[in-house]
Amino acid sequence: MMTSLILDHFIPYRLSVASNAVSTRISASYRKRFGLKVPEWRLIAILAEGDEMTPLALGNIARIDKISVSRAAAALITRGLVMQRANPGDGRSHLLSLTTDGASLYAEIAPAARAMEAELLSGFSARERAMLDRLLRRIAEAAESR
Amino acid sequence: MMTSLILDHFIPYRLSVASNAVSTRISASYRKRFGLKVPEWRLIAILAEGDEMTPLALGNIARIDKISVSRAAAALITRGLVMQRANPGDGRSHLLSLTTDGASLYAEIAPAARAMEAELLSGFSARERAMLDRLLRRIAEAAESR
DNA sequence: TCCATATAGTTTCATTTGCAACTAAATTGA
DNA sequence: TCAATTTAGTTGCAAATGAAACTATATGGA
Repeated sequence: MMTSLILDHFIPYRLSVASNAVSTRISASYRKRFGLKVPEWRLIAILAEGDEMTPLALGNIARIDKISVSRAAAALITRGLVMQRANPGDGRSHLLSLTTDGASLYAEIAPAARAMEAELLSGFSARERAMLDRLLRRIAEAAESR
Repeated sequence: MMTSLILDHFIPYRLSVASNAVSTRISASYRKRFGLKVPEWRLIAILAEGDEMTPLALGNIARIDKISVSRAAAALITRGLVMQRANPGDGRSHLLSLTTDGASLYAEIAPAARAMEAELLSGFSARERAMLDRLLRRIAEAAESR
């Protein structure tokens, strides 16, 4: 196919195209199979492996703004996948954690997510995967600084 | 900062974080300095270097769906940056091209875009840039196939 | 102490986006 | 040739997103 000379090697463009393609594919799968949106899946993944935590902490780790955290958490609580209790240290916030339902959903999704990633990266060597991971990390850092 | 063990090396997540960070930064700049949204900027870039073309062709090159192409083109026409004429080969579509105003805007934006990219990638060697470009291309291709 | 300011989280509202329906023209094939 | 189907592009409507205002609590001086 014809391409744009200028855009073609423009990294922000390449990044956007790659991210959209991957995200379209994967988020459709989360959605169809588990009824989860991406931010919801991220919260579950983080809560699954860690302790209970506040929406703020969750947002910092998941790189999701507080509005989206609030909405995702509300949806998960409604579905009975997440629960909250008062935060003894700060009356403005609360502590979120997975319910047993949430934990078992996670036990289902995690392998599916890994399988999707494996399929996506099937043509990549271990070195290439590690390289991609590192480069993405560095460019995100560069974009976030300043 | 603390991170999620599971998400942390999950490529779709890394990709999304990197793309969002870069896109937030760059699109804010397009917007503030030139009043352009990302799809508008892409159309201008493609039209600037090529011939007049249909919305369909433009969308294929820019990787933008036809609805967004339609809206972006309408906005650019309203601003007098793009013009259209009937497509002699197909009465359903039309041919889009830059006006002189559009071309001079492009002449301003292009160096700014290159400068932003250069700044973003200032910590990367030529090899690393090329590698990132290639890996992103391959992963997008993998995600789009099937 | 208590007022001013800052922070956590939610809600409201405006904008953006995306799907589905629509119009109009082109193509296919009986 | 002309009806049925497909394709290009636009529009209307509904869902998603983001900014700003708002509530409630916490913090940091005078």
